[in-house]
Amino acid sequence: MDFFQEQAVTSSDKAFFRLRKEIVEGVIPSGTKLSETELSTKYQVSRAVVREAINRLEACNIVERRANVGARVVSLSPEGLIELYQVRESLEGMAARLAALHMTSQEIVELNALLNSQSDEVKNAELYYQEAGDLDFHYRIILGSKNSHLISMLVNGLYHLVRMYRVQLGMAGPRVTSAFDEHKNIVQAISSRDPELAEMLMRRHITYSKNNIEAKLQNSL
Amino acid sequence: MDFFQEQAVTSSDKAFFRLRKEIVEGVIPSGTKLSETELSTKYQVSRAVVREAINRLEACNIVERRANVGARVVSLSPEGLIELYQVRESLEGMAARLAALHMTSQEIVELNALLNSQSDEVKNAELYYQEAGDLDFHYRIILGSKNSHLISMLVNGLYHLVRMYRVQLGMAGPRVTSAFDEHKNIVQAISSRDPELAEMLMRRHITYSKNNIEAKLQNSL
DNA sequence: AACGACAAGATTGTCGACAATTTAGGTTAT
DNA sequence: ATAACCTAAATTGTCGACAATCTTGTCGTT
Repeated sequence: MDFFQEQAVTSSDKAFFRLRKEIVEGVIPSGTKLSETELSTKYQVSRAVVREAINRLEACNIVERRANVGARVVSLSPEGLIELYQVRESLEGMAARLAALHMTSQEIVELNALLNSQSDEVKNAELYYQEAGDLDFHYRIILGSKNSHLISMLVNGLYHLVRMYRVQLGMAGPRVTSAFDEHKNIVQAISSRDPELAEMLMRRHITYSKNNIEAKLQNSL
Repeated sequence: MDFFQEQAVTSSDKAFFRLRKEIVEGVIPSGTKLSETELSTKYQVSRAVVREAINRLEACNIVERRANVGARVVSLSPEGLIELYQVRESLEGMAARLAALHMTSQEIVELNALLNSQSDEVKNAELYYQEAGDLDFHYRIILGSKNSHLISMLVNGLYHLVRMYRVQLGMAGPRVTSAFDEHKNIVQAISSRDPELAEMLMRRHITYSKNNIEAKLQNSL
């Protein structure tokens, strides 16, 4: 499930991961006030580590904090989703461009293999693809960019927000097969070492994806 | 100088701003180990606030931290610069695109006014333009995107790193007049409400800028 | 001489307590 | 009845001390 597993070494790490998980999965609903003392008793750790965890969540844009007042879980909105996907389009487009330049042929072979394995699943209508498979695909391209800033912003920052929107809107829609074809074309562009095309296709792909999730948002709000 | 002045309310804020300033301006050189106890005595605050400041700097990618070991100021390298400008190209390109869509006509008028005032300065060879004027221009377009994620990533994150490269390489080169013309064209595209063109011109502008600073880097290393 | 184990020192991570600020409630005056 | 002010409770911000981990230098073994 979690491809690049970040392992918790310190106590703050554990609190951070747990808190992030609970927020992304909606156990702690959007808009909730995060009380430091409350969380410290709940997690059985000192307030300092909870505080540090909340600070990190703030850096991810998962919570908003006001000095001397406290932190709240961000609230989801159509505008927020649109802004998020605009940034995604920009960054992942660049990631695809760079991946076309910097991925090793070995990595490209593996990316094709991933796509083929997913092809079977799509045919068999196992909708496993939608969640994990899509993530895996995008994740590999992001890593393929070999740009540490890009990787950090997307993997540590945006993707958890994206997941938060997806999970809390109960995404499991169609768009499986069409998205698969889009993935195929992107991989082809990367295989041909065509940065411009790869970027353009990735940007389109994310725009489509945005429109799809946006429609759901309209319904569920 | 600092257009949008972030005001320090808490003690950690002050430590954060001060530390960031000293790092960006090279008072604390790249690669330096940041000792929490040392800084806490130097700044006359508790270790907790220094710790929080360092955490925030880590979120900005200004320092790198390893658990149980400590934090170091990032070291500047040609590769790091290239990666930074790739992200800048991506994000500011999108910012220009969105600015063409979302800036108010009032804001566009003011942007033109800024450009005209800088035009005089360029003619008079006041090289004030290079630093503050360039920043001001880019800053307004970023804000004009009206995308909070974009704004936060660029203003709170990348720009301090960009300044760090500029300051520590003693940027004051030519490229004043050519950059000015590029700015003019970008504003024109925004005035015409042409998102595609605005994005493309901004991306080019940043690419040129990258090549310029990159050349200096080769010389000074 | 090189390598590994061990111990001392220093640094980071965590904790509970105190200080400062905000919020909520109630009282009073217009 | 409304608004302003004040008081008390709760929450966040800051501090110094203790615990855990890493680093460094020394010693002993091969």
